[in-house]
Amino acid sequence: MNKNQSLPWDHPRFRSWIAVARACQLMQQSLARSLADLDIKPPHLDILVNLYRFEGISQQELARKLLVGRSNMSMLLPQMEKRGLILRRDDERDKRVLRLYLTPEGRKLSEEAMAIQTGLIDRVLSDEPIEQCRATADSMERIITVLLKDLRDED
Amino acid sequence: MNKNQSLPWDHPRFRSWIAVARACQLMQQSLARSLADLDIKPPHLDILVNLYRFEGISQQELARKLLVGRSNMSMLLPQMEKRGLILRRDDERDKRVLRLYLTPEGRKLSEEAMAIQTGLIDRVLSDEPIEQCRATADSMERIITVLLKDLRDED
DNA sequence: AAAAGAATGTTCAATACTGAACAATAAAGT
DNA sequence: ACTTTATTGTTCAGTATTGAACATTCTTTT
Repeated sequence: MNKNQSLPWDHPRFRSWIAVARACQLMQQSLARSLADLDIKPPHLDILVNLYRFEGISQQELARKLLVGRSNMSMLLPQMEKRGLILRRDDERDKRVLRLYLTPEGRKLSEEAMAIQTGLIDRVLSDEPIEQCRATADSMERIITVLLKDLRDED
Repeated sequence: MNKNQSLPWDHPRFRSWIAVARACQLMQQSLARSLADLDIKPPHLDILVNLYRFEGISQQELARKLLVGRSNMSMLLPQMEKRGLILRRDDERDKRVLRLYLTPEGRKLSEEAMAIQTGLIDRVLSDEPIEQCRATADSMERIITVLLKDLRDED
């Protein structure tokens, strides 16, 4: 196809994205190590953070926010419930849905975990100018919009 | 801990990183769908790209580049070898290591897969100014450096 | 040389995630 | 009212990924 023309690594957007992906992967691994102290993993943190912010959310909504399958939530949430971190209560109006809440213990753990995460992010991004962070965030949010639109169009 | 002080979402670097992570996750999913036509998944693409670029690399080196465990390579590579995409040949000087090469078919598939990936990246990032991409890449590369240094310090 | 230590690749059990099939419930169409 | 269609959560089989234990080979130390 192409032997000496347009190899990906000469392509600025490609190089850029590869760096993004690599940084993400490393950050995820680093986060996983840091969270080990609290005996949770990144997926649990994601759940906790979202319940912290959106109390009473349903499993379905949570799965959508986290970009994972419903079945995933069906595996993780009962675990966390047994551990006393969250509560799943039937919705009165719609008997299909389970609404999710943090227990006091879950809330406390959330705060500790978020402190760890923000600590890590702060440390790793400390050399990046705030303006650059903001610009990157804007950029990423536009990209997210495009990709989410793609997702919807496929159904 | 903190009820009304310094919630993560008020924190610019935190917001920025969350957006990065989310964009990555979506991009990964989108890439996975696009690659389905070629009957490969993102991990296979990562392998192919690295063999394309660094012919004769060892499994260990490959695993390090991809930030995965050696055992992962031990699972995936024999699969790809059976499929006729790669070759694993004993190193003459060091009988422990296996050196990896693309077959012609693997090379062809690599090029097709890279075309798909660059196409996706191009399409999704098309609205981002090239300068922004460059700045983000620089930023991410600095972050990668920090995180890799962390990794080494832990051993 | 011999022994101790380190590196490479493999295996295996444990864990995670997914999509498809399913049961229960709700909403829409007739 | 009745049937059809959609939605929610669960289960399950298939696949992925990991880390630890292991065998082999190389390197360093003694």
